[in-house]
Amino acid sequence: MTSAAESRVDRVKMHKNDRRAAIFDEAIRIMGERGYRGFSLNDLAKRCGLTTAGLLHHFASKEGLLIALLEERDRRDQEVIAARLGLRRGTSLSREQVLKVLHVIVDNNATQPHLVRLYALLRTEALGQSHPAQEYFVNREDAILALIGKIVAPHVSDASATALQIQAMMFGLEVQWLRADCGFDLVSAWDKAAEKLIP
Amino acid sequence: MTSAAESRVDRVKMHKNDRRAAIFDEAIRIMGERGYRGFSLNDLAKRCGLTTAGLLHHFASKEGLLIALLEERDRRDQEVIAARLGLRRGTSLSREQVLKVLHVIVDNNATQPHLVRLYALLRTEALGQSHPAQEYFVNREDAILALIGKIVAPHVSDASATALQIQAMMFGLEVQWLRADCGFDLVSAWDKAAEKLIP
Amino acid sequence: MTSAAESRVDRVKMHKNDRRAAIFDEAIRIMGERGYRGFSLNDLAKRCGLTTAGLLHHFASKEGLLIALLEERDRRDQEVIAARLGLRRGTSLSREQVLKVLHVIVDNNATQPHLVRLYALLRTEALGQSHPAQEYFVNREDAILALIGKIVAPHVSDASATALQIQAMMFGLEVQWLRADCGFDLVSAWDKAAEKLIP
Amino acid sequence: MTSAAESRVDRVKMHKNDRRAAIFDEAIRIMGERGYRGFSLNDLAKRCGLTTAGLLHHFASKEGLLIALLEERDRRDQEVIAARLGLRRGTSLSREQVLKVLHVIVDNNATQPHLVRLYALLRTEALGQSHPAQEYFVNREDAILALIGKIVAPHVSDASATALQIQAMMFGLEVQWLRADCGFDLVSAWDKAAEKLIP
DNA sequence: TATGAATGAGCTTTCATTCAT
DNA sequence: TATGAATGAAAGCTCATTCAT
Repeated sequence: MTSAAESRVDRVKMHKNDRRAAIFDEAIRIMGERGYRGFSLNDLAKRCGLTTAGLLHHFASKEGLLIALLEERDRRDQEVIAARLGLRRGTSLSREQVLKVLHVIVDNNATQPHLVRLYALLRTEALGQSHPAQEYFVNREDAILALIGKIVAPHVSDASATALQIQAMMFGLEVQWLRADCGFDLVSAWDKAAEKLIP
Repeated sequence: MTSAAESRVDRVKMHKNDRRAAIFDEAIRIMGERGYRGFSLNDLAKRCGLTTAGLLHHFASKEGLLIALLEERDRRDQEVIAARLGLRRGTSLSREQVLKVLHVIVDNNATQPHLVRLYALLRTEALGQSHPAQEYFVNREDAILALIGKIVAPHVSDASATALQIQAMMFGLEVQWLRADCGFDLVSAWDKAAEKLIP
Repeated sequence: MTSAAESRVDRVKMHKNDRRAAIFDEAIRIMGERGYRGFSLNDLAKRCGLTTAGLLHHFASKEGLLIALLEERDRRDQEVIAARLGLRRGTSLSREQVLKVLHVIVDNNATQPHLVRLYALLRTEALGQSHPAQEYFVNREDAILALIGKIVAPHVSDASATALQIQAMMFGLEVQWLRADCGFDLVSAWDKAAEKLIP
Repeated sequence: MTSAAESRVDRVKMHKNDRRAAIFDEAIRIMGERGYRGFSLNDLAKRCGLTTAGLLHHFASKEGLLIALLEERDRRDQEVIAARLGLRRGTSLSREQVLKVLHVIVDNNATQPHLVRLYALLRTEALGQSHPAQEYFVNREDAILALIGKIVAPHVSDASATALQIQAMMFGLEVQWLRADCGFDLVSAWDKAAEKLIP
């Protein structure tokens, strides 16, 4: 009886973008904890305060949600990073500038462990061919690798090897940082490593 | 498998340990592709040529299978590595010996991408608290980190930082190697990096 | 259609009756392919270029749409057939006139396979008691049966048996014609059969 | 509380073939009433006294169940009919024998309205290309048509036209018989019609 | 050492419908 | 005349697991 009375219209109607943002927020948390496969639309919906069907009104499918989430994040992150360093395209960077760029990236990550966790999980999950984000990550990582290689080229003898090392170290440190529950200073750990990689 | 499939296969009765080994083999492949969460006992059973119930006769539960698999692998890997370097405990190692140890580890990994893939996946999945292998990996990685720290201590100024870098780099390179579908030489990539990390 | 699809189409505002007609057209196609139960308002809406809610603005419910569609068709078909034969009510028809009437009906059907398909499907679906058009078809077929009986009575010994045969044959041939993808001449097939049924 | 106590092990375990037969029985009833699309595994399971999952243990999917059911029925029906007429293959039949064959078929159908209803529904549903039994029915009806054509050839001028008429009439009468809730004698209605079609 | 029948809980997705705008 | 957000119910199917044989 009570439950019948209770269940009546709390039905909050939000506007498209607010709702999407709210959903993304929760999705990052859940998928960051359990990965794409371990995460369920039911859970997400519940945590967002709507039905599964309500959720699927905004994203056509679980896969669609994932892709939308990644694209949205990419857009935002690029803005942020571009803003934090007045990055002129075309010009080649000094060693200090290169270190600065990498520092900013890591520093930015250090402020959002949720996201770092999500990306760490997805990136590894997406190694498998059956994963819906496989292509996304292949492209993304290749692009990053190429970019690092370019800005690092003037300062090291083997640019592509160094680029690989940088990317590996960044990812490796982040994972360890997450496992340590953010128990050490990611940024300074990175800075120390960077000095070795780009001497 | 539903009886509807009606695939009247060989249905061999194997001896306990052979069966377990066969199951581990397939499990490594499947979990290495889809992670612990994305992997199903049904799939595994099918690929092993027995029923799900038959499978659960050998391992009490999905989680039990995972743990057993990890322990088994650990035992084997320690043997192998211990064998490949005449490692006297207690003595401190020269820089060359340290590099040799790490080289052997990576070299060993390079011969079994399936396993590397499995560990990469599980390690990242297990970042989440709800994962059954979380504890296992926390212990394992801490132990490794401590060990590396110890053998590296005589040769660098900040041993624990270097240990962290080594572990990060190893993992990072492995992941990239997997994503590149083993398309570059993991071992020499590692050797180059190691030179920088332990100067 | 989920907003995720984002197909910013023309979104035309049509006038009530045009819209209804357009909806009927598509509905006939879809229901003719998948039956009442296999057809969904979502599909229909998408194909009509409006939302499901928009669709339900014109017809209160799925069932309502079905009934409206059938009534509308009935009205139109009666007009057409009445027009094609100067049918004076009351007078009894000669054998040739009877054959002519039936011929015209079949001939008319042969020009609109979509509709024939729809009716074939619905008529059979509506055999089940739970079907919303059950009553409609019971009445309709009884009326037709009676009518055929009446006009055929002067020319055969057992009018009601012949009426049954005529109706059965018409329906049976239509179904076969549809299955053959209109691959034979329905009208001449009918004419041949009619000669046998009304000797 | 009570319901928790109630729900405990009534779990009846049946043997494969008994269970399959029981499932087929109920499936024929439900699908004969609501068609393939209108019928749900949940309903079926409930009526069979098991869970949906339990049901899917015997048939891999809804579609699989349908196909299995049709094949099973075909096998049984062919046995029955072959038994009821000592049909020697190869010999050509006299007109009376032909009428006998058709009579036996209809007579057999008249004893199992459930099945007739099921086939009527499916056959019409399967006109649409998206139906899982489409192929099945195309083959089946073509085979029957050819067979009728062959046995009828010695006795009529246009064998293939007559075959078409026979099949059309049979189906048409059956549908009308079902709509009349078996309210007239199908067999004698057929016999009367047959006399006209094979004069 | 294995199978075969069955389950309960959960999954993603679809559907018809409501209501405020 | 239509949309956009949201729902409750149900769908088909998968999963890990149990139990008797």
